Amino acid sequence: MLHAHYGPQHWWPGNSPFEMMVGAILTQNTAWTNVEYAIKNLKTNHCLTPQKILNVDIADLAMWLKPSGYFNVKAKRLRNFCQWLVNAGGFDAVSQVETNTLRKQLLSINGVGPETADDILLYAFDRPVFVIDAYTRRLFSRLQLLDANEGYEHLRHQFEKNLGANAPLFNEYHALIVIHSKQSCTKKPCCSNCCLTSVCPSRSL
DNA sequence: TACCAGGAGAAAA
DNA sequence: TTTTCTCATGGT
Repeated sequence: MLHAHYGPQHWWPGNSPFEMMVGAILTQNTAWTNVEYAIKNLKTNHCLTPQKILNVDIADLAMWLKPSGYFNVKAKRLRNFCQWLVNAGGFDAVSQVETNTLRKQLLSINGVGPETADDILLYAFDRPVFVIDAYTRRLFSRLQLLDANEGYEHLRHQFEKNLGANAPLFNEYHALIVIHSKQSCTKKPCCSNCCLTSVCPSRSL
Protein backbone atom coordinates (compact mmCIF):
# COMPACT_ATOMS: atom_id res chain seq x y z
CA MET A 1 0.00 0.00 0.00
CA LEU A 2 2.74 2.45 0.98
CA HIS A 3 4.79 1.43 -2.05
CA ALA A 4 1.80 2.02 -4.33
CA HIS A 5 1.23 5.43 -2.79
CA TYR A 6 4.79 6.76 -2.48
CA GLY A 7 6.59 4.71 -5.13
CA PRO A 8 10.09 3.18 -4.78
CA GLN A 9 12.40 5.20 -2.52
CA HIS A 10 15.83 3.73 -3.42
CA TRP A 11 17.18 4.74 -0.01
CA TRP A 12 19.38 5.73 2.04
CA PRO A 13 20.13 9.42 1.45
CA GLY A 14 23.88 9.42 0.74
CA ASN A 15 26.22 9.37 -2.23
CA SER A 16 28.53 6.62 -0.95
CA PRO A 17 28.52 3.78 1.59
CA PHE A 18 30.77 5.82 3.88
CA GLU A 19 28.44 8.82 3.72
CA MET A 20 25.57 6.48 4.63
CA MET A 21 27.53 5.19 7.63
CA VAL A 22 28.34 8.73 8.79
CA GLY A 23 24.68 9.67 8.41
CA ALA A 24 23.60 6.66 10.47
CA ILE A 25 25.71 7.90 13.40
CA LEU A 26 24.80 11.57 13.06
CA THR A 27 21.07 10.92 12.84
CA GLN A 28 20.93 9.41 16.32
CA ASN A 29 17.96 11.10 18.00
CA THR A 30 18.19 13.90 15.44
CA ALA A 31 16.13 15.09 12.48
CA TRP A 32 17.72 14.24 9.12
CA THR A 33 17.58 17.87 7.96
CA ASN A 34 20.07 18.76 10.70
CA VAL A 35 22.30 15.82 9.72
CA GLU A 36 22.45 17.14 6.15
CA TYR A 37 23.97 20.42 7.38
CA ALA A 38 26.68 18.51 9.25
CA ILE A 39 27.50 16.25 6.28
CA LYS A 40 27.67 19.32 4.08
CA ASN A 41 30.23 20.82 6.49
CA LEU A 42 32.32 17.63 6.29
CA LYS A 43 32.22 17.76 2.49
CA THR A 44 33.08 21.47 2.39
CA ASN A 45 36.12 20.76 4.56
CA HIS A 46 37.07 17.71 2.44
CA CYS A 47 36.72 15.52 5.53
CA LEU A 48 34.34 12.79 4.41
CA THR A 49 36.85 9.94 4.61
CA PRO A 50 37.79 7.75 7.61
CA GLN A 51 41.44 8.82 7.50
CA LYS A 52 40.67 12.53 7.49
CA ILE A 53 38.11 12.24 10.27
CA LEU A 54 40.77 10.45 12.34
CA ASN A 55 43.45 13.02 11.57
CA VAL A 56 41.53 16.26 11.93
CA ASP A 57 41.43 18.13 15.25
CA ILE A 58 38.53 16.82 17.34
CA ALA A 59 37.44 20.41 18.10
CA ASP A 60 37.17 21.15 14.38
CA LEU A 61 35.27 17.92 13.81
CA ALA A 62 32.84 18.78 16.61
CA MET A 63 32.35 22.27 15.18
CA TRP A 64 31.44 20.84 11.75
CA LEU A 65 29.00 18.40 13.37
CA LYS A 66 27.34 21.12 15.43
CA PRO A 67 24.15 21.40 13.31
CA SER A 68 23.35 17.73 13.99
CA GLY A 69 23.26 18.28 17.75
CA TYR A 70 25.17 16.39 20.48
CA PHE A 71 28.24 17.46 18.51
CA ASN A 72 30.83 16.60 21.17
CA VAL A 73 29.38 13.14 21.66
CA LYS A 74 28.98 12.49 17.94
CA ALA A 75 32.53 13.64 17.14
CA LYS A 76 33.86 10.95 19.49
CA ARG A 77 31.44 8.33 18.17
CA LEU A 78 32.31 9.08 14.57
CA ARG A 79 35.99 8.78 15.39
CA ASN A 80 35.46 5.48 17.19
CA PHE A 81 33.66 4.15 14.15
CA CYS A 82 36.35 5.38 11.72
CA GLN A 83 39.08 3.86 13.89
CA TRP A 84 37.32 0.50 13.77
CA LEU A 85 36.82 0.76 10.00
CA VAL A 86 40.49 1.56 9.38
CA ASN A 87 41.71 -1.12 11.80
CA ALA A 88 39.44 -3.65 10.10
CA GLY A 89 41.07 -2.93 6.75
CA GLY A 90 38.57 -0.53 5.20
CA PHE A 91 35.19 -0.91 3.54
CA ASP A 92 36.17 -3.62 1.04
CA ALA A 93 37.70 -5.84 3.72
CA VAL A 94 34.74 -5.38 6.06
CA SER A 95 32.35 -6.18 3.19
CA GLN A 96 33.69 -9.73 3.23
CA VAL A 97 32.72 -10.32 6.87
CA GLU A 98 29.70 -12.54 7.56
CA THR A 99 26.59 -10.57 8.63
CA ASN A 100 26.21 -11.75 12.25
CA THR A 101 29.93 -11.37 12.88
CA LEU A 102 29.91 -7.92 11.34
CA ARG A 103 26.89 -6.91 13.45
CA LYS A 104 28.70 -7.99 16.63
CA GLN A 105 31.75 -6.01 15.58
CA LEU A 106 29.67 -2.90 14.95
CA LEU A 107 27.88 -3.24 18.30
CA SER A 108 31.24 -3.46 20.06
CA ILE A 109 32.07 0.10 18.92
CA ASN A 110 31.37 2.73 21.57
CA GLY A 111 28.60 4.87 20.11
CA VAL A 112 27.07 2.26 17.82
CA GLY A 113 23.89 0.71 19.18
CA PRO A 114 21.43 -1.75 17.57
CA GLU A 115 19.63 0.74 15.34
CA THR A 116 22.78 2.44 14.09
CA ALA A 117 24.45 -0.94 13.45
CA ASP A 118 21.44 -2.18 11.49
CA ASP A 119 21.21 1.06 9.48
CA ILE A 120 24.83 0.54 8.48
CA LEU A 121 24.37 -3.17 7.72
CA LEU A 122 21.26 -2.66 5.60
CA TYR A 123 22.06 0.52 3.73
CA ALA A 124 25.86 0.56 3.47
CA PHE A 125 26.55 -3.19 3.33
CA ASP A 126 23.30 -4.34 1.71
CA ARG A 127 22.68 -7.01 4.36
CA PRO A 128 19.20 -8.42 5.11
CA VAL A 129 18.79 -6.82 8.54
CA PHE A 130 15.55 -5.02 9.42
CA VAL A 131 15.89 -1.62 11.12
CA ILE A 132 13.59 -0.93 14.07
CA ASP A 133 13.49 2.81 14.60
CA ALA A 134 11.15 5.26 16.30
CA TYR A 135 9.07 5.56 13.11
CA THR A 136 8.63 1.78 12.85
CA ARG A 137 7.62 1.48 16.49
CA ARG A 138 5.16 4.38 16.24
CA LEU A 139 3.50 3.27 13.01
CA PHE A 140 3.12 -0.41 13.87
CA SER A 141 2.09 0.41 17.40
CA ARG A 142 -0.69 2.63 16.03
CA LEU A 143 -1.68 -0.19 13.69
CA GLN A 144 -1.80 -2.37 16.83
CA LEU A 145 0.54 -4.85 15.16
CA LEU A 146 3.21 -4.64 17.86
CA ASP A 147 3.88 -3.47 21.36
CA ALA A 148 6.08 -0.36 21.12
CA ASN A 149 7.74 -1.31 24.42
CA GLU A 150 9.00 -4.67 23.13
CA GLY A 151 12.76 -5.08 23.02
CA TYR A 152 14.69 -4.17 19.88
CA GLU A 153 15.92 -7.69 19.10
CA HIS A 154 12.48 -9.25 19.53
CA LEU A 155 10.91 -6.79 17.09
CA ARG A 156 13.74 -7.18 14.58
CA HIS A 157 13.39 -10.96 14.60
CA GLN A 158 9.62 -10.66 14.15
CA PHE A 159 9.99 -8.55 11.02
CA GLU A 160 12.80 -10.70 9.62
CA LYS A 161 10.83 -13.90 10.29
CA ASN A 162 7.71 -12.59 8.57
CA LEU A 163 9.39 -10.89 5.62
CA GLY A 164 12.21 -13.35 4.95
CA ALA A 165 15.87 -12.41 4.48
CA ASN A 166 15.51 -9.87 1.69
CA ALA A 167 17.76 -6.81 1.84
CA PRO A 168 16.13 -4.88 -1.05
CA LEU A 169 12.70 -5.48 0.53
CA PHE A 170 13.91 -4.37 3.99
CA ASN A 171 15.52 -1.31 2.42
CA GLU A 172 12.34 -0.27 0.63
CA TYR A 173 10.06 -1.24 3.53
CA HIS A 174 11.94 0.84 6.10
CA ALA A 175 12.33 3.78 3.69
CA LEU A 176 8.57 3.80 3.06
CA ILE A 177 7.85 3.72 6.79
CA VAL A 178 10.11 6.74 7.28
CA ILE A 179 8.80 8.74 4.32
CA HIS A 180 5.23 8.01 5.32
CA SER A 181 5.85 8.91 8.97
CA LYS A 182 7.49 12.19 8.00
CA GLN A 183 4.56 13.16 5.83
CA SER A 184 2.08 12.00 8.45
CA CYS A 185 3.74 13.73 11.36
CA THR A 186 2.04 16.97 10.47
CA LYS A 187 -1.34 15.28 10.61
CA LYS A 188 -3.25 14.84 13.81
CA PRO A 189 -4.64 11.37 14.62
CA CYS A 190 -8.29 11.13 13.64
CA CYS A 191 -9.06 8.94 16.66
CA SER A 192 -7.31 7.31 19.60
CA ASN A 193 -6.36 4.33 17.43
CA CYS A 194 -5.46 6.32 14.34
CA CYS A 195 -2.52 4.87 12.41
CA LEU A 196 -2.26 7.90 10.10
CA THR A 197 -2.45 5.63 7.07
CA SER A 198 -5.10 4.89 4.52
CA VAL A 199 -5.87 1.62 6.33
CA CYS A 200 -7.34 3.71 9.11
CA PRO A 201 -11.06 3.60 8.29
CA SER A 202 -11.54 7.23 9.26
CA ARG A 203 -8.77 8.58 7.08
CA SER A 204 -7.94 8.77 3.43
CA LEU A 205 -4.59 9.82 1.97
C1' DT B 1 8.47 29.74 24.24
C1' DA B 2 8.03 24.97 24.26
C1' DC B 3 8.29 20.83 22.14
C1' DC B 4 9.93 17.39 18.97
C1' DA B 5 13.18 14.83 16.03
C1' DG B 6 15.39 8.08 12.57
C1' DG B 7 19.99 6.80 20.05
C1' DA B 8 23.42 5.47 22.97
C1' DG B 9 26.17 5.25 27.06
C1' DA B 10 26.94 6.38 31.79
C1' DA B 11 25.24 6.88 36.28
C1' DA B 12 22.01 5.94 39.75
C1' DA B 13 18.62 3.19 42.10
C1' DT C 1 19.35 -5.61 36.47
C1' DT C 2 16.48 -1.85 35.41
C1' DT C 3 15.57 2.95 35.20
C1' DT C 4 16.95 7.62 34.70
C1' DC C 5 19.90 11.17 33.13
C1' DT C 6 22.80 13.51 29.78
C1' DC C 7 24.24 14.93 25.44
C1' DA C 8 22.27 19.80 21.84
C1' DT C 9 20.80 21.79 17.47
C1' DG C 10 17.20 23.44 14.08
C1' DG C 11 12.39 23.64 12.76
C1' DT C 12 7.61 24.44 13.80
